[in-house]
Amino acid sequence: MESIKEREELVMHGISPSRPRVEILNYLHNNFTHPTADEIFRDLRSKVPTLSLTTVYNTLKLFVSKGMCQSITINEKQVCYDGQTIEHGHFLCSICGKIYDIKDNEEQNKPHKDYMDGHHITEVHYYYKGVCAECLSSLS
Amino acid sequence: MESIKEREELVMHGISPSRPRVEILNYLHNNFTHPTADEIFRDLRSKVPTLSLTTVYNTLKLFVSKGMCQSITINEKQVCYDGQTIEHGHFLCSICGKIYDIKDNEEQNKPHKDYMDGHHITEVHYYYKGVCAECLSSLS
DNA sequence: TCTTTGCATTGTAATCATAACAAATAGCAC
DNA sequence: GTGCTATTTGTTATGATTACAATGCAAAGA
Repeated sequence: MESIKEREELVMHGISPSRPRVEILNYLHNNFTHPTADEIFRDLRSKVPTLSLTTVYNTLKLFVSKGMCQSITINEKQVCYDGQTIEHGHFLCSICGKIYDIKDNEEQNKPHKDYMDGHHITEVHYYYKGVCAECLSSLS
Repeated sequence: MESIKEREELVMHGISPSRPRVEILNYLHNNFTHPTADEIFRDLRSKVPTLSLTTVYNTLKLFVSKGMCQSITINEKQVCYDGQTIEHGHFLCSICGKIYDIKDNEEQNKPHKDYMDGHHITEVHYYYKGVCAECLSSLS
């Protein structure tokens, strides 16, 4: 795992590619589990023993401000992060708590507009709640 | 303000209409500002001096569980509440922080389905971020 | 190679929303 | 009025996130 791609992306966004930043970005690119800051911290500690939770928070905030990842606020408890920046929906299972990406092929299902009720819209978020396929099958 | 309507609604949902419950439900029915628990608490204290913040939290959680109001998790800091239970979107202004209701007349803009990717969907949420009409006009 | 300089990282302590809990209270049946 | 149960309350705990000050590090120049 050379993380060349991550180094390049950081530099392209005007961020110096320090070890923690490269590792966190790399983590986001390889994990689609919508992790919390704490999960990222715990998973990376073995690889980067000097890492601190504060750095994870700072780095994620930096990434969000540069548009390199997005924060997800479905969960009332913690903020989750998503390395995928392309607009897409999420699904939160109310039983297992997992968050899934929703690949909604039907474009007309997505709300999208520049202006609505006179407000200027820059971000569109949508998500669903319910019971995921996995939990459904284990219920029967 | 007799709050007869609120008493009836509470009873209909199998909840005994105590003073704090009636007042909080009444507040939600008359304020469309998407208040936090703390805002409700501060606003009602003058009217109900014995009210405690814990009661506000407990009551809101009870209302949500009965489908009498919904919680909104746009804001990363606090949960907001909305007395309108009909499905509708929200708009968060990134300048003033206000949350607006979105009356999206174009039905096809709303994502709606029972199943997607094998998951059973029970709730649909969507919201927008940007700059509200009011802040837009004060910018020029 | 040795400093200097500025940014990055770290650990700790603070903050703040929310929940847990136990004690006090109120409403109702008898 | 007494007792019972649900409700409310105040206090305390929890847990995510941030503030802050100190340390570390890497590039640039002497």
